[in-house]
Amino acid sequence: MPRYLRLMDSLIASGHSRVSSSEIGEKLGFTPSQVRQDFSNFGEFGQQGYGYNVKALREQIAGILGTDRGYKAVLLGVGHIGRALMGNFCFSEWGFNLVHAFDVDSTKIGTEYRGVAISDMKELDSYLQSNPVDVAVLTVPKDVAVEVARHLSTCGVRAIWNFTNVELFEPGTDVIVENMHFSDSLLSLGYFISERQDEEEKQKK
Amino acid sequence: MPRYLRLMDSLIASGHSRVSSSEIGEKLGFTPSQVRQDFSNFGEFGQQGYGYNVKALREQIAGILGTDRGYKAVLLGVGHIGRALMGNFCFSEWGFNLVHAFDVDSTKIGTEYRGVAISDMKELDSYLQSNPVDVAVLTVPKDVAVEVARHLSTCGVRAIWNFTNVELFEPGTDVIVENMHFSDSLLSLGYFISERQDEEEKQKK
DNA sequence: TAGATTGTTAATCGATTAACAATC
DNA sequence: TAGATTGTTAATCGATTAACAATC
Repeated sequence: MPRYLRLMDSLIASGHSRVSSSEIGEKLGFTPSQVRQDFSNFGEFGQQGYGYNVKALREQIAGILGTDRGYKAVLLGVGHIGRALMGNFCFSEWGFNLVHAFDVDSTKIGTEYRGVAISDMKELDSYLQSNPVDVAVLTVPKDVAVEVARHLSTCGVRAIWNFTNVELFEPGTDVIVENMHFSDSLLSLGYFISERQDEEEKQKK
Repeated sequence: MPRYLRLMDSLIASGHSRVSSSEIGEKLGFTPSQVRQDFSNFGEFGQQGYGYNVKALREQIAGILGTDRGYKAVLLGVGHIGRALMGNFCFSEWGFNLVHAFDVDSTKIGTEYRGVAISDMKELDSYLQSNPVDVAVLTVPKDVAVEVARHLSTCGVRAIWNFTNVELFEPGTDVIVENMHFSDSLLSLGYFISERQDEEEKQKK
């Protein structure tokens, strides 16, 4: 679904107003059938003989994905990745609102970065009590990841967006964990490369 | 598979030497059947009545994922995310070797960061000709992403690790693209939260 | 030997694809 | 009306799960 949204945005940018399931499928590597079925799960967005209206479809998808929900988020750990997110990632575009950041480094505490205030990690609890948030963005160092995550799960946070490359908990906990494991992605990449290599060698024979 | 690898590492760290498919499944949210089938695709790593030897299994998985392949990589765009990767991400741990970085900013060109030299983006072509690499890590700003990626696909790069949150090409190109789309992940997170909310409201009734 | 747990085969389930009537 | 393309139903495929014989 997010990929559809991104495609619609790029189609809008390039001035297309109309698109068929076959065109979408071709761009994204799906079959036309799959595209139509994906959409028809949520309603009837197209028109026979015409296709889909790009702008209307974009709004439908955005609605399904809930890009207007305004969930609140705090960020824990203003290191490289933390700053990368604070600086270059547009939370609001995706329905989130980054309201505060926390760190343990005294040179960062009390400052703000790109309009987001940075407080002492020690104040996290009291902050969350008066300002409940939905999501914690976990960009702390690897070695404190589990500890901080455990703590978070007792603070009423609904979900953790995990950038630490650490496997967080056994399932069963009621906190949602969404992982951004760079290493997983890179390993897949390596796997694809070696697969491709194998194919090429076969073809030579 | 990467998740199995991470789990093995954490089991080794906590001193476990033996593990059963049920234990693995429980930790990772799979059924024991699935775990056994995943492994048996690649060989027989376990022993009836005993389970799996954690260290041996770790090495098998590492071998399957190819964490020792030593693929070469260059990084394009030494911004926040670029530096986050150069500084905190251990490429070598996952079988990759980050050999060089490129940027357009003259204050960065000629310097190095965490032992990786940064050159002018203009020199990319000539560099690649004398030093062929397997992977390009794409951490450039959104608006030049497509352009740079197009260019890369003509330079003999096998794969692109894409951090730009932009949909790169139509399938059919022979360059492998592995996406690290932060927004996709965050949208999924939002979707899970709202799903959870719906469930909770149903239970109230 | 008895208990445990694998590897594998068979059964189930869901997701993808193909086909086609509906209709713009 | 003819052509195009949807939404949906049926067929196919693959992946997950369950079951169980093999065996440590």
